[in-house]
Amino acid sequence: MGMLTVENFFPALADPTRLRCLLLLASHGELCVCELTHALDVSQPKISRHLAMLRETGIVSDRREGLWVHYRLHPDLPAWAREILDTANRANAAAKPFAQDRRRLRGAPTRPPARCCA
Amino acid sequence: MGMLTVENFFPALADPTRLRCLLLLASHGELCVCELTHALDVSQPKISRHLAMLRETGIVSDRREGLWVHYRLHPDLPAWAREILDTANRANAAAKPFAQDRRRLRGAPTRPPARCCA
DNA sequence: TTTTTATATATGCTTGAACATATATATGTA
DNA sequence: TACATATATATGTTCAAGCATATATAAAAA
Repeated sequence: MGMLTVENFFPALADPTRLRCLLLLASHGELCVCELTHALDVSQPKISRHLAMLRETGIVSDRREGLWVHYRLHPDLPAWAREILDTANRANAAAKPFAQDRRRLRGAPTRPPARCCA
Repeated sequence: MGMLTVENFFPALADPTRLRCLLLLASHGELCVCELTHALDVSQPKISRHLAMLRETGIVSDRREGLWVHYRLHPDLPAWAREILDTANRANAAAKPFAQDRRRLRGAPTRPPARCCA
C-alpha cells in the first residue's frame, strides 16, 4: 500500500460507521472489535468489514491478543490525518451519535482485562 | 438547511472533483465556474453538478455577476471545517492533481475582468 | 424597441458502477 | 467444545458520468 493521500483518506471518513470508529480510536488509543461493536451498537460483521477497509487503506493497524483483535490509528499515520481527526473530534464531541458512542463504550461489558499500554 | 456536521462534511470531500474544487476555493477565495472547469479540466456540467451539491450542503455560496457565477467557501462555514480544508491543502499542495489544478488555474483564459473585492 | 444570436451555467434523464448491509459461514484461538 | 473475529455471497441503494436540454444574461441586428 502506497502513501496515504487526502484522496484515499476522505472517502474513508465518508461512511458514518467508519467515522464513528475512527473518532473513538483517535480519542481512546486502542479498542478491540467487541468494544467498537458495543459502543456503536451495530452488528459485528459490519464493524469488521469497515475496519478491514480502514486497515487496507493504512489508516488503522491491528494487533491480535488471544481471541481479541485490537485496532488503533496506524502509528505511521501522517500528522495531517491525525490533525483532521482531532479537529473533527473537537468539533463534534458533543453531537448526536458520537457522545452516545463514548457513553456506551464506557459501559462496554466485554472489554478484555485492562492493559497497561492503552 | 441545518447546521453543518462532520457527517455531512466528509461525504462532500469524498469525491475527487469536489475536493479539488474546495481546495482551490480555500486557497483562492472566489472562483467562477468557468475557472474551475478550466483548472480541473473537466466538463462544465460535471463541475456545476458538484458545486450544486456543495451549495446545498452549505459548504459554498454563490454570487451571480452577469453571466458568471462565482463560488466561494460559505462565509458561515464553521471554523473546524475551514481548518480541515487548510490542513488538507498544506498536506497535499504539492501532490498529483492539486498542483496541476493551481497551475492550470493561473492560465485560465476566460476569467472575467478583475474585481476589486475578490 | 423587438428579435435574434451567443455565452455561461444549471438541470432532467438514463446508465453503470461503487458501496453498504444482512445473512450465513469460515477462520483462528483457547 | 465455545468464543471472537473475518469473509463470502447476495441484495438493495446511492451516486457519479454523460448527454441533451433548459435557463439566464448579454450583445448584436433589425
